[in-house]
Amino acid sequence: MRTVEKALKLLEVFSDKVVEIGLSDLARHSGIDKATVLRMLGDMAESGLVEQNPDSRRWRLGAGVLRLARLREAAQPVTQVMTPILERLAEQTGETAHVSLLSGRDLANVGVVESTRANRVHIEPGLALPLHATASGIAFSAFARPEQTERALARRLTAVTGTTPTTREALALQIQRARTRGWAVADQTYESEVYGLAVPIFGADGFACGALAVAVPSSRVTPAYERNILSALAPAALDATRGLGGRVPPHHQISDQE
Amino acid sequence: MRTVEKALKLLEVFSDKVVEIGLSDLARHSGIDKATVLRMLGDMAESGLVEQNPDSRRWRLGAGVLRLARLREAAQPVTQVMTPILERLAEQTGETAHVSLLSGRDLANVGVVESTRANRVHIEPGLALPLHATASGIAFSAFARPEQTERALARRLTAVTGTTPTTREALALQIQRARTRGWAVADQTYESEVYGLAVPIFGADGFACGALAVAVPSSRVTPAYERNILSALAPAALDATRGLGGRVPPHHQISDQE
DNA sequence: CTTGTCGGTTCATTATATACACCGATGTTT
DNA sequence: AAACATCGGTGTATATAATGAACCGACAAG
Repeated sequence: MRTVEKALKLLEVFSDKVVEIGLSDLARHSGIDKATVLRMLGDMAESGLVEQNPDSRRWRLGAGVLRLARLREAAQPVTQVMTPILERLAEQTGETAHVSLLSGRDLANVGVVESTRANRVHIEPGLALPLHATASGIAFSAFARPEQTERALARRLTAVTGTTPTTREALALQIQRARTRGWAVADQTYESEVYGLAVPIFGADGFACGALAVAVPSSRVTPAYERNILSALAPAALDATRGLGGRVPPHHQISDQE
Repeated sequence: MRTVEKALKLLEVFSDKVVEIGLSDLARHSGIDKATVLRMLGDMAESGLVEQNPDSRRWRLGAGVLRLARLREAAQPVTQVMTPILERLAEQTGETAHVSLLSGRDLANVGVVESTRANRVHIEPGLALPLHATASGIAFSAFARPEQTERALARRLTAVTGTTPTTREALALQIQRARTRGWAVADQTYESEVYGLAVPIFGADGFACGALAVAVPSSRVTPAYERNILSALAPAALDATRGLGGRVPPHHQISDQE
C-alpha cells in the first residue's frame, strides 16, 4: 500500500470514542510497525494534522484540521449554508437531520441537528457513512456519477446489521428503487432500531455530491409519518443543492408514494 | 524529505486566493514531479483531504477536512468556545480580533471576528501565522514550552516587511519583552500598516498553546488606544484559557505599561 | 527482583517512491 | 490548417526512502 495512504488511514481511528491514542495502541490497531507509525505521526504533526499531548504523550487531531476546514469553508461555505437548512428540517420533522458529502470512499457526515425529543437518534459528528449501509449512501449512489456508483457496487459489502444489503444485486436493487422514487430508505441497515430517509444533494455537474437525511427511531415510523418527512426533505434538498452552488438535473423529482 | 511530509506540504498552496489548482501548476509550485504529485493527490483524495473538480479536473480541499474538524471540535470545542469571546473582544475594542493555535511549525488562525469599522484589518480565515513576524507568534513563543521557543528562534527568519525581526537576537529581545510584559506587540512586522497586540493562551500544562490577538490599522494607534485594547485582551485571554481547559501559570500577569 | 509495557531509536534490507519519456486531447499562434 | 504548447495522465527502470526487528531506558505491577 502507498505510504501516504497508510499514514492518512491512521486518522481513521479517531472518533468521538477515541479522542487520544498512544503510539503502541495505534500501531496495533493499524497493523503497522511502531517505528513506521511514529515517523508518520511526526510528519503529520509537522503540518498540524495531529499533535501530541505533551503530558500523556498520546496523539490527537491537531489544530491544522481546523485551519484546513476554515480554508475550505471560505472557498465553499458548506457548514454555514447547511446549518439553517438542517435546523428547519429538524424542527419540521421533529427528528434528527444530517448532511453528508462524498469524502474519499465514503460519505462524511459534515452537519447534524438532533431532534429535541427524548427518544431520538444520535449521530456522531464526523462519522464516516458507508455507501451501501445507509439511506444517505443509497441516495447518493443513485444519482452520483456512473463511476462512483460502480465503485460503490464493486466494493466488498460488509454486513453491519442483519438487514444490510451484502450482495451486489441487493444493493443495485436499492439504488434502482431510489433512482425511480428520488429518495432512499434504510430500515436498520446500519444501526438497529434506526430508520433513515435520504435525498441526494447535487453538485454543479448535475450529479450527486452528497445527501440530506432524516433519521428516526423505527418504532415511530408509519407510512403517514414517512410521507410527512419526505415532504419536508424535498424542499430542503432543493435549498441545499442551490445553496451549495449545485444544479438539479432535469426530470428529477421526489415522488412521495412507494 | 519524507514522502508523507511532502504530500501534506502540497496542502499549503491552498489559500483564500488559491481555491483550486491544476496538476501541472501544483507540480511547478511545489517543485515535485507531476507524476508524483498526481499519485499523492490520489492518495489524499482517498481519504477525502482533497477532491477533484470533475469538470475542470483541478484539485481543491475535500469534505474530509470538515469531517476531521468536526471530530476535533467534538473532542475539544475550540471554535464554539472562542467565537463568543472573539465577538465580545471585537465589540469592546472596535477592532478585528483573532485566535490562533500551534499547528506544526506555525500558528494556525482558527477564528476571526472582524471589526465593523470601515477602515479595519482583514485577516483571512485559515491563515498560517509565522512565529517570528506576528504579535501572536511572539506572545506564544514567550510562554511556550522551552523546546518550542528554541525551535522558533532556530528557524530561518525571513523578512516579511521592513521591520520584521530577522536575527536571532532581535527575535529573542522581542520574546523577552513579551515575557516580562505578559503581552506582545508587532508594529507592521507582517503586513504594512497593521499593528498587532497579542496575549498567550495556555494549555493544561501551563505553557502557551496559542494566542489571542487584536489587529489595528497603525494610523489609529496611540498609547491610550493600546491600553484600552490590552484591558479588553487580558480578561478575554483568561476566558479563553479556561474555556479550552488550560491553566494559567502562577505569577503570570499582563502589565499594561510599556 | 522479575516481568511486561510504554515511547522512542537504530540500521541493514527491501519495497516503494521517483523522474523521465511518452500519450492523446485541447487550445493557441501563425 | 499546420505547427506548437500545454494540459492531465501513464508506464517503467532506477534509486531513494520506507520498513521492521532488535534494542533502549523508564515506568508500573506483582
